[in-house]
Amino acid sequence: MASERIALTKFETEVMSVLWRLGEATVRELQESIDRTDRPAYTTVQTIVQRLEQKGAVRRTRKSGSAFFFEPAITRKSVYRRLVEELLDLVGGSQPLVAHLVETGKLSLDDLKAVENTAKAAKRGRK
Amino acid sequence: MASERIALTKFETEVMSVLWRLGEATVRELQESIDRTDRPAYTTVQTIVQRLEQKGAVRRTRKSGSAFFFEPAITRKSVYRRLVEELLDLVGGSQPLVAHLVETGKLSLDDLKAVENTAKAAKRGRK
DNA sequence: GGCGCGCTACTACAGTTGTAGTTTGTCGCG
DNA sequence: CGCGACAAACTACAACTGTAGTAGCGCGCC
Repeated sequence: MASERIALTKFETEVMSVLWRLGEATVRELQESIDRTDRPAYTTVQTIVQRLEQKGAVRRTRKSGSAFFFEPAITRKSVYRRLVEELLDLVGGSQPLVAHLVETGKLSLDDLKAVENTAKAAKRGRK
Repeated sequence: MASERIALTKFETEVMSVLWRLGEATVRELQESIDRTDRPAYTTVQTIVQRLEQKGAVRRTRKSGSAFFFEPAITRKSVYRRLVEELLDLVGGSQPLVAHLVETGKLSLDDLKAVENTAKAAKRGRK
């Protein structure tokens, strides 16, 4: 299966995010797509991509000119799941987490309703 | 105010969790309360507490015998908020996050209902 | 009052992470 | 076919993290 237990650092995760968005990209494309005020140097991104490759999180696809293209080798979902699980362990479950979101105003009651309806619809769809 | 922008590592956060639970504790108490198979050595916890103190996340209260007692100097909430925000940035908002929870079965529709009702009640309470 | 135990304070150290420079190689253009 | 530009590969390095040992002091018991 694709998604092993690979631990990613913050920055590695950021790069993966970009790559998931682009689907396939060269190091330069990745570097240019990083949305930050202090954009890291080209070689910095290159290093990260290399580490990601070693970890098995990305793989080379084809070569265009002298540059390699990379694509994700693990799914976005598997990484999210890991992060979410960590957070859930800390806050003590998903109900407290959602409660926290509502309390801090990150999630409105309307949002809640929306998710609920979507979920219900999906459920019906599956049946 | 109490809760500055303090970055905590994973292990530091774990220790803080215990301290929030206990309210006030010595290093030994913290070490003994860490719930793990490979419990870290006493001095390891000590180091972490020292770093937490330097960062201003905990403070010494009183001394009993030769041991110091520590208490949190930042709120659980402020730390959670930070973590949650990071995750939200990544997954792209709280609605997707909750959707993910529902999808992966971490949160049932009933849970959703429960949170909703609690939130509504709180809202009425505040009015 | 002396001694031992426990605690603090200091030191250590390897692995990880973010950050980037330098060297070497090669593709494509003229 | 040679050169210039850009990419890959290698090297570097300081800060941060997890992990713990050691030295030395002081409290409390006998």
